[in-house]
Amino acid sequence: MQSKKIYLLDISSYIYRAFHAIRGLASSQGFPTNAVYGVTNMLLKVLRERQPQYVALVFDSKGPTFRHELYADYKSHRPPMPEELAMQLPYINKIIAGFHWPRVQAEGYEADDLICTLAKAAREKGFEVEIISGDKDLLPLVGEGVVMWDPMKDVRFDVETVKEKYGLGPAELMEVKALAGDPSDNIPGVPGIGEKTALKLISRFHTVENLLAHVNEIKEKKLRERLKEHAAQARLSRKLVQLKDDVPFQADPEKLRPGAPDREVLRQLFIELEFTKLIKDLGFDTPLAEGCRLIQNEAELEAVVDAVRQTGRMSLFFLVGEGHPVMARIAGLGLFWREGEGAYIPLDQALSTDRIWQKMGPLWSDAAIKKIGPDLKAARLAGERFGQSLRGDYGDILLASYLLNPARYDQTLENVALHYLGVNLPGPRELGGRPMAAAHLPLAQARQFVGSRCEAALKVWPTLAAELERDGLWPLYQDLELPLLATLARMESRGILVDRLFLEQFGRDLESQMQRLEKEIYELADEEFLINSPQQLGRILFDKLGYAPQKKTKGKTGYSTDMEVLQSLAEEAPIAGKVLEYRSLGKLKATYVDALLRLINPATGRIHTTFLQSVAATGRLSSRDPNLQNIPVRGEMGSQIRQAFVPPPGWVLLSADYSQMELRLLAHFSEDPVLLQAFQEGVDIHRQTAAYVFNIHPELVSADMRRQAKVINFGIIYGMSPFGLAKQLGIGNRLSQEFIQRYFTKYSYVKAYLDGTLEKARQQGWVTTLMGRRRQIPNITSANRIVRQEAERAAINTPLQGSAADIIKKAMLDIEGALQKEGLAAGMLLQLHDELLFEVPHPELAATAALVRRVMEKVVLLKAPLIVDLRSGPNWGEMQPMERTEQFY
DNA sequence: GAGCCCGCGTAC
DNA sequence: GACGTACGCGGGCTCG
Repeated sequence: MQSKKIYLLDISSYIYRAFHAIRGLASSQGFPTNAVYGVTNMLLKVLRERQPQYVALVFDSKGPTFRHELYADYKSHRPPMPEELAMQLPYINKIIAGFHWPRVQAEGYEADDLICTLAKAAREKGFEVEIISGDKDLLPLVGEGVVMWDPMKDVRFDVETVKEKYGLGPAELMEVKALAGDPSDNIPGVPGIGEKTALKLISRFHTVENLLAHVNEIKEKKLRERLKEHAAQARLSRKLVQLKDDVPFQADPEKLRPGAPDREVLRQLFIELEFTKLIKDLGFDTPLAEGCRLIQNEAELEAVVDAVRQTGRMSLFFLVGEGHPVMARIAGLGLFWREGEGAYIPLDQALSTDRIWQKMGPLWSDAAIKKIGPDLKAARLAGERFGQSLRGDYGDILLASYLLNPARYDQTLENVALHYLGVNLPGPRELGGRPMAAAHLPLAQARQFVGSRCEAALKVWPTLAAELERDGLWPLYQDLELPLLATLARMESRGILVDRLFLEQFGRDLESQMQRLEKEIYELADEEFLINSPQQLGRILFDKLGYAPQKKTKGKTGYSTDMEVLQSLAEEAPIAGKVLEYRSLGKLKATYVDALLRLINPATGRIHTTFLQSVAATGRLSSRDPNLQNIPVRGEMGSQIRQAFVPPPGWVLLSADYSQMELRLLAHFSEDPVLLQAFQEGVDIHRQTAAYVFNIHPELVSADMRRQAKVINFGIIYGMSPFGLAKQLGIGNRLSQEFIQRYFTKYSYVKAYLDGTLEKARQQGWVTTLMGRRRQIPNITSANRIVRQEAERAAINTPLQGSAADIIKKAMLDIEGALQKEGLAAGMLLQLHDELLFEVPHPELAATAALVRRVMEKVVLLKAPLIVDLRSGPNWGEMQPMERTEQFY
């Protein structure tokens, strides 16, 4: 039978080690958590890898020890515990309490002595002993049946490995320490004898006492004299390092049995300390979805409807297959009405969808029933597939979490549940399916997948709502983002019409041009290779053809072959120009022709993008599958792609874009009189900036000067450095610095505003936008300059980019309202950050254009007026400016 | 073969 | 290291 094993854990030293080993870890509120984290991690590792049946967490004495009585200066050089560590001790104690492992401590003794005593007692009772420590001072205890393990470094010592490493038996290490002394414990040792000499002496004489008895056998005179002179000190040191194996305390190893860790206590602590990774690693069994019924007949469905009516609220989540909800297969619907009670309703299986919606429909449209979900835009769109419109107050989990802290993590229900509830949501993989393929899970697993999400959403909503309220974000949520959710759903659902035949023909044109270029490139390279592989292209250009590499790629893995490099190479290397052209055509075809064609709704010829409302850290929207916010606009080829986006017959496209919105916001926030005046007078802002930095009359500004000034104006918004500006303009550092200085001399309020923004960010840890949107900038105080400067640029840019986002979002709502009121049929199609695209019945163009401009320009009142430029046309690639026909102010 | 990262390129 | 915010492609690596 295997003998019993006891683990003696040197916890006090680990608290210090963890504190020093992990730097900079803190909660989002700035509370240091490095030591707690390290200790917790270590305990978990012991639990995982040893699953101890007997264990003791051994602590140092709180007060002085017997060694202080022997030697007053013992450990006297130790500084007091750092404040940042002391404040973590209560949490460490809570964590330890949560583990339910026995603690051992004795007044007047160090952990080392207790471990020594316990080890001896345990051996006598037939235990195997494993000391868990990283402290060399405990190595002397290693021996028959006693090993030592350091889980942090994962190093294990038995007698053999100690001998291998030190050339001495474990017990002799204590003698070495006594001779050599130890500054950290303030053990004096013998002056002039260091570890090397001590090792030599002990390997010959084995103990300090024996060495002193035979001191005359030492040949070196100096050493001999030293030993004689300091014999008393050597003996004292020997006493100090001696570990006590007879500490008088109740040390019955049989009683040191761990209890089961309290998962709920640990979970709550981990949530509070934001140890999301540990929660994840633990794989806590999710206490969710257990009360999720599988609905397979009408009676069950009726019971669900009744239950929801009783609580007046439901969380909901559709299991949707691949593709946009307007087209995708919808496998089922989950809902929860209270914690522990919910249902999963498979669609079109035992119950027909008709039957289901006959019963469910009234709940759906009942405005008195609160609707909660991770993504209510998706839920709305899915419901519409069955002719249902989702009414009632919305609690959108991801939107709320996004408003609270847009850049903390990817806004997924998984992350929110982990952060706020400390639970892991099972993914398709955990449920035995293929990753990303939840919609194909068998019923029982689909029930768990959907049910856990519904229950998590229902549980977490009250917390999110309270935090929105606490942070003053409720109006932004309620009056801007939630109504916008509905607007975006309508835009997505409407889709944008695409001229499939045109796009297909363009794809064939691109294909043939690429084939021609490909041949020419292969000839110049004298071999065939993958032009799209930067690696292979680098090899051809720089190794084979011998052109000079200009820069390495970021990861230093190879030569850079980006546009900048190829462009500068193009003069001497004809192949570079052709590669550039090939790449640009390839990009166009793969990303904007082939991908677009794949996403056309075959039933309608329209493309339905998904607008993401909780991704961009500044408050912007983003667009996906396809991304319709980065369709090319520059260049002949780019405009061809846009020509494929068309209105239906009898309609036209109308675009409305804000002119210089971010610069106007800069003027508004900074109240810079020069900038404000420019906008109030409607002058060309880039021309004006050029006149200032080049110090000439505005009418003498050349096209190139204006171009450079434009780069400067944008650079300010992005927080660009003089270096960046120099690089961008292809000028020297000194000159770029001079430009910036002249800029700030003229626009002096701008400088003050930017400095003020940074200062505020440092003070409060976040920046805000016009409508109170908030972005935390935790790295603004980072000690790492690179990291800090990146944070500073985000802090500069976010109020401008984010306020622009606020404004256009509100404009979208107002326009929808105004169109409705005026009885105009125009449909909003796309939002492109500072631009909106509509399809408009041709006869209504003038009225719609006037309305759109009026609403957009007066959506907020800024100190610099908002100006909207309108264009219309028969497709997105051939839009003509529309003259301004009315004055609204 | 799936999933992920890199290098690159498109938009505002 | 040096310009903010996104999405997505092809190549190529890792992992199973």
